[in-house]
Order: sequence, then C-alpha cells, then structure tokens
Amino acid sequence: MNIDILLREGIQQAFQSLFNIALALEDIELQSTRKEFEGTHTFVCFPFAAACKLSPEGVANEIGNWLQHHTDWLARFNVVKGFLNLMLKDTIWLEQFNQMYQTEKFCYFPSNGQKIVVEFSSPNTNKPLHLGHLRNNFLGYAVSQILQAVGYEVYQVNLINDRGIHICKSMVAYQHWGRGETPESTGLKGDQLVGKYYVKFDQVYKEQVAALTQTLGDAEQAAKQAPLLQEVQAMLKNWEAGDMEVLALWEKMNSWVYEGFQSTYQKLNITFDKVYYESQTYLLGKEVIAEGLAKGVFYKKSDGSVWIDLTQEGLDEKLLLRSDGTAVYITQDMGTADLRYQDFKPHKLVYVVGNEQDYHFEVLTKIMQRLGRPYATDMYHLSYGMVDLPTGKMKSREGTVVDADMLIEEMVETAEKHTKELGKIDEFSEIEAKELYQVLGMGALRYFLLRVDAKKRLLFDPRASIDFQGDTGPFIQYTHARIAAVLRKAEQANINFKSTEIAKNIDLHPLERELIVQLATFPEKLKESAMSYAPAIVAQHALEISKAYNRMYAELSMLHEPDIKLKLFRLQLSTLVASVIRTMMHLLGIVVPDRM
RNA sequence: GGCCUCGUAGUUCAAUGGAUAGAAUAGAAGUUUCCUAAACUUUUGAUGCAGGUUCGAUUCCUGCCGAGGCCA
Repeated sequence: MNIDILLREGIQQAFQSLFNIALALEDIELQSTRKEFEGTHTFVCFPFAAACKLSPEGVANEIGNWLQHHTDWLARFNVVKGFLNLMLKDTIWLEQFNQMYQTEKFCYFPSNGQKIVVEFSSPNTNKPLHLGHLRNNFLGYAVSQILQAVGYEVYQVNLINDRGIHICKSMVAYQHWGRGETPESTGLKGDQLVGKYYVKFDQVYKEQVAALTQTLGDAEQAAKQAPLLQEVQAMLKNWEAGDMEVLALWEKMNSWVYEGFQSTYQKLNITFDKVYYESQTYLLGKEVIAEGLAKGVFYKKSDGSVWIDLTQEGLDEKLLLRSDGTAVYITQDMGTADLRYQDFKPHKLVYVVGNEQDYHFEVLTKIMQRLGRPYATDMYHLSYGMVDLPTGKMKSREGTVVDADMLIEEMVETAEKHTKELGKIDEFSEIEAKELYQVLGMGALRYFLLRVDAKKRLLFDPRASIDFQGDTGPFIQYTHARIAAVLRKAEQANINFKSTEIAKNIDLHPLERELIVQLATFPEKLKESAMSYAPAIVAQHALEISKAYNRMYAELSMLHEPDIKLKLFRLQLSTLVASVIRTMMHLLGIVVPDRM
C-alpha cells in the first residue's frame, strides 16, 4: 500500500464526483502538514478555487467532507484558509508500519537495468588530497550508493591527472633540491613528499619573478622568462618526446604519490571499478580533432590551431588544439569521454567535478553533441561548490590547504577525546576503542560535508572544530547506539519482540505516529535524492528520523511499558528505526556503532 | 570587459510558488531514584536594497549593492 497514492486517488475521486473535474494524480499536490496543525498530509486548494467556483476554504471543506464519507482511511480533517489538513486513521499507519517492518530493505528499489558511470575523485599527482577532494570523494561515493539503491548498475571510475605542466613543476623542484629524498628516507607519505616540492617550486619561482621584475621592469615578461619556468617547459617537451630520464623520474615520483593516495583512499573506504590515467588517454583526443575537422564541425586557423565556434549556442569560440599541435585540457576530455562510453556503454555518465569547471563542461557537452555522439545528452556534470577557508580559496601551491590526512587524524583524535570524557566504553578493548574513534571521527567529517547541498559553496573554519553535537553525524550514530542498547536489554530479558506478530489495535502516540510517517517517507526521499544527485536529501532525512526517535525516547518508555502489546510494538518500531538509520548512513558511507 | 553562481538569525545550514520563514550552534532558563544527557524541553534572534509578475514570492523577472568563480 502506498499512502501517497491512496490519498491522491481519494482526492481525484472527490473532484470527479463533486465538481466533475478530472485531475491527473500528478496534479494533486500534497505536502506534509506543519507541526502546529493536526494531521500528516496537507492538500493545497488555492489552485482549484476558480475551477470549482468556490473559495479555497470552500473547496477544502467540500473535499474533506467527501473524503470523510466516502473513504475508510480518514480519521479527521481540518481546514485552515485554503489548506486541507488530513489526519489518517491509526490502522493505516499501523498497516504501513507492519509492511515496512516485514519487508527486507523496504526502501530499496528493484533493478531498472540501466548502467551509470560515476567519475569522481580525479586527483592530480603533484600534491596530496585536501579538504576539497574529500567533498568530491564523499559526494561521488554517496551518489553511487544512492543510485545503486534506486536500481541502477553503478560503476565508479577515477581519472587521474598524471601529466602536464603542473606535474613537471614538482619534478623540477625535486631535481634541484630533492637530494635523493624518498618516502622511506623522510618518513613522509609519498604524496606529501611530492607536494612539498610543488610548494617549493612556487616559492623559488616567485622569488625569481620578483628579482627579474626588478631588472626587466615588466612583471608579465618576468613571469614568462623566469629560469625555473623555462626548465619546466623544457621538461614537458622532453616528457612528450619520451625522454628516458624524465620518464623515469616521472614514474618514480608518481608511484610515490599513488602509494600515498592508496592509503588515503583506504581510510575513506573508497575503491574504483576502473582507473583512467591521462597520460594514457590524452592522445585519443587528437583523433577526435581529426574527425571534427573532417566533419567540418571544427575549423583550423591560419596559425594551425583548431577551434570550434559555439556562438550560436550562446558560448564562445573555443580553442581545441594549440598551434604547435599540443593538447589542451578539453582535447583529452573529448578522447576520455569516448573511451569511457566504449568501455561501459552506460545510460548515463556522471562527472563529479567542482563548479569552477561549469563552463568547461558546458562546452564539452556541446562539442560532443555537435560531433553527433549519442551519449552527449546523457552526460551530467555534478557540479559542487568549492570548500573555502575564512581566508579565502585553498591553494595547494601556496600551502594554504586543509590536508585530508591531517584533518582525518584530527577528527579521530577529537572523537577519542569526547569519548573518553564521557567514559561510556570502559569495557572496550583497545582495538575496539580505536575502531570506534575512527568510526565517529569519520562519521562527523563525512556528515559535515554531505549534509550541505552539493551545489553550494561551503565554508570551513579550521579553528572551529567540527561539532559532535546537534545536527551531526555522531548525533545520528548516537541514536543508533541508543536503540542498539535497548534492543540488547530486551533480548537479555527474553522479550520476544522479534516475533512476526503484527501490531494492531494500538492507539498511536503522536510521537510514534510522527516516526512512522518519517520512515514511510524514506523511499520517496531516496528517489528524490537519486534523481537530483543530492546525497544531502538523504542526510537531512536521517537527521529528521533521529530527532523524531530521540523525542519519542525521552517521552515514552519501552522496557518499562506495562502494556505488553505497546512494549512489543515500540521495540519493533525501534528495530525498524535502527535499520533505516543504518541503511541511510550506509548510503552516505558512514558506519553506525552499537555502542558509543 | 564578457559570462556563470551565490546573498536567509551572531555563526553553519533548511524551506517542489503556499500557512505565523524551519533546524543546529552560540546566548538565557530548565530536565537524570527510570531503557546511553553525544540526549530532551522552553526561550532570544534572519529573507542585502528597490521595483515587477501572482490569490500568494526566500523561490520567478528587471535594476542596484555585495561575495565568489570562469574566459583566447
């Protein structure tokens, strides 16, 4: 039984019978009733007043009355202005509850036979992961899980930017000042070591530019002529030419970085079905260039550079290949798009990439459309806002970043501190305790980044630590631990609440009803979350359910409830809440503990 | 300069064109003989400015102010 459809059909029949108006189910707008009024569902009558030749209140009253007499599910209704607030009979809610309780994973959708490829993470190999990457990784992971839950076959892929001018910067700096350092010799993670030289490059380069500006009196020229930059450009040419020495250094430093990344990914519990490397795909783009020229979609300027004119689509003319024949970003992105499509033949390609590349993706999509790629309309740019610091944008080369590994470590330490202060896990072994700190620290961090609408930029203040109280991951984790504790005690007391006996003839307490309503809403929230690629919807809803449970927990007793029927029902309700919370948090990549 | 985002309590976030704009945090006041107080209850406090469309605008449109981003 789907309550939503039940109500819509009732209202549809009411309109037909009262006003001889045929409405589609989608045209009937239901929203949840505000707390201050009685009821769970509200039907907004304003739009129908004219057609019914009644005031909005009149419509609401007529419909309410009709439903009261012609259906068996309405307990009461009230009308406030044009709002018809409906209160359903408890039998309906109990039936809904039993159905959810007895259906394994009631919220999951069956397979729809469609494939989706989600690209996310996409790091550069010249620096370690930072807070911005964490947002990307958590988003990509959660979106993948959520899409899977609504029935898609999901493939997670990573595209590693392992070549180009910026990679050469850390390499040149290492050649000059590295003194043969290795991760082993320094005790640094490989990505951290390489990142150190990326920063070093920028420092020295800036000094050179400053000095040169003095002598030349022209900052722009100085920036171009600085010896260090010349070296980098030479190295890039050598790399493309296949210079053995350069390639060896490149391979060595990249392998350090990958080891470092691997350890971070492990902490994040993130894996990929396939990893692409730009060093292996960037040549594919040149084939697309040839194709586009042959089709007349692209054109060549007199200097030999290749362009596309997108002014008809409201965009610019866009450079696709430099006059010297070297690739720009979009060159390789065209090639990679083709490759990815051939590899998976997906129904949809999702790119989790920051909103600084909005324009870039718009252009890429238009190009692939012009080239007649069938998948062009199935490319979706999941554009997320940057993570800003109070001081402004994070910049790796200036060292003003919140390092991912460090942040994780801090979060775990904070979790340990809080947990020890509360002193609730004295019987834990050291390993169990360590694991819990990890779970709580990561939970707080992941939830902090996922609860906010991905599109919005997010402000992170490193001095104000991420909360463990209020609207947080640990709050939801705590709710689960509380339930687990009650269920443990119920089992110890041999209360047979796991029986399949169904709850009936119960007058629901408003707090219980509220909880059932929230649980029943989950499938549609999940669907909404998947369709809009917005894990924040699941995150927010997990919070709503947890709050509702904690309110009930404070008000109503379970183990001390004298009425055995009520006692069993509340234990079953708790079981269901715990299971739904576990599911939701699992979709977000967050583990929920049984004790904390 | 051109184009794209975004301006909501002190702060961090909510609000398919719908009711008296919700939470959390910070501030104030309470709740533990009773299932985990990382909780619960009460309370102070906000739509940048000016127009327009609409029965109804935080939401849509125009202008201004402010923040951020992208661009051979």
